[in-house]
Amino acid sequence: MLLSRLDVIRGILVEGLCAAVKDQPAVDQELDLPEQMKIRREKRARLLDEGKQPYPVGFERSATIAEIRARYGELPTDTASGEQAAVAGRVIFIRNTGKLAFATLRAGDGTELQAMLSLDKVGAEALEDWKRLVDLGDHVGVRGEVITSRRGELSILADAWQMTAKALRPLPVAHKPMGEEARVRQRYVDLVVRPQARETVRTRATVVRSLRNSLHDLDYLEVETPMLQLLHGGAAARPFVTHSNALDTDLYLRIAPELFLKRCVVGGIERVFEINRNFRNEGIDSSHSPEFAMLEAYQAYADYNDMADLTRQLVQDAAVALTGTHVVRYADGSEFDLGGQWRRVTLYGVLSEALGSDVTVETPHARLVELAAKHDVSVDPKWGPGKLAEELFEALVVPGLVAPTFVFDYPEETSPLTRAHRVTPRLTEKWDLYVQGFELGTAYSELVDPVVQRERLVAQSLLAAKGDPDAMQLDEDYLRAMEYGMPPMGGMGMGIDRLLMALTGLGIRETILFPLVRPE
RNA sequence: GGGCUGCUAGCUCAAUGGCAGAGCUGCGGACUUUUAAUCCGUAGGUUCAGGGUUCGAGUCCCUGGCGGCCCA
Repeated sequence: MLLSRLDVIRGILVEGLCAAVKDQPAVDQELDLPEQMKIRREKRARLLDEGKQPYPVGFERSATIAEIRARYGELPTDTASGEQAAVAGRVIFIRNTGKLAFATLRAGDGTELQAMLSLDKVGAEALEDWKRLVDLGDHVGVRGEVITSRRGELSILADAWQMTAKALRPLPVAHKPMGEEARVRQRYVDLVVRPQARETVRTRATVVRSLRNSLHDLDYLEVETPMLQLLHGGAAARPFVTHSNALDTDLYLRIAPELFLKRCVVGGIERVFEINRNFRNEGIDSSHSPEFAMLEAYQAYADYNDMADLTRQLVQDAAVALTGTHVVRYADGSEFDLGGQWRRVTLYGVLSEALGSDVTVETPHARLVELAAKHDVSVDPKWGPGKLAEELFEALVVPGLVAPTFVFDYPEETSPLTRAHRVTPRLTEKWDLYVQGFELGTAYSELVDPVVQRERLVAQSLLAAKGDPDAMQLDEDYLRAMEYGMPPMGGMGMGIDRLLMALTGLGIRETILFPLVRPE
């Protein structure tokens, strides 16, 4: 009874306190922290009490760990180099003995160097401070002589050390993999702990740089076009909607840069590309992210055959940038050969093979429905024959397309921005590139006739009016641009995240540094 | 959208419906050549949340939350 009354009083006090300190948190929450976090906070406080900085403004380094390793990699076992150095890194591994302490420091580039603190070199006080105040995960700076230990480990034998940033949270156990969710939600920790995570960041940068270099070498100009758009178009996808207060109008996050890049070509930028983010308000799973990086490139006086050559070269150049050859290696150790010419098939050709029955763009809707039923592919009655053929293709053929394969010539019905096929009516000059069973890229001989384009877009906008959220809106300004004369051109698009997947075998959530996750 | 499955200590994971545990991490101690150091001692829990069944629930049932896998 008494207890509960005390609890009530305490509750009132706590409530009052909370209200009072709402704007200055942290301090009063310490009671609830796990032991290890409390201890680290205490060490931070102890540093301050002793007049030392837990977060000094800097640390004068004489060399990076990588430089020390490069210079003294060959230093024989148990040797003093004579060189004094000052290095900094994160403590990732610590071994303290009575009068000699070891720690492994890791720099941001992943290079590591052992620090040694011996009683006779660094002194009793500094050694005691080290053992008392340094935890796994802390950033420290160490000054001393570059030596090798008796076991041959390149080390810095400290004359002095200094905390450069005290870590208040313990690192996860380095030798057990973090759960996938923790890796994605706290990528910064993943990067600290897992070399592969850091490697993936570098790999991605290498690939993107390679794409830019290849395109620059081919005289393509890089541009940046709007992310915020008044109308949504350039692809069939559901957009995110946002709002401009200044214009008091809704805006769309772009689903594709296509229509703006083509405006560039109208204006005379005959080879143009953009590498940037697109946003699609659709499913989120291991192969789909709502925001994804995309390369699109357009070239005047090229067609979809030229774009196939370009795409293959871009991918092969990226492979060379990574491995020096056209063969890439996946994390599971398997190799994947992207070299040589790539298989080129037609949509209706491979579909006919898979169905065991000839189909063309002229095959009636009812016949396709019949074939779908025969092959256990469920269909939506709203789909036209073109869409139906594509769905059958995706279900029956795509999973088997492991080696890079260009699939040519799609039905007009599903490709409103594509030029009509030069030979076969009702087909368009479009290919999709498949690798490892997923779509890596696409290209068209672009539709440049403004009259035909208007008909197609009007049809799309009618679909949109009927409630198809994927359908494009009628973009009058784009049509106006076309009416000034759009040269014949080829255009291609390739997902950067997908390209990384193809080159590394990783899941999309590993190729994206900070993928969107549900709020915790 | 459907099916399956997971959520337990800072991290990775155990625990027939019957005392909630291990390894690493942490803390205290020993150790001047360690490499996931070793040795001795020790602490650490709202078992995702809420409800139900039961003498008794981490475990069984229901609802919800957050993941993962498979399918559409």
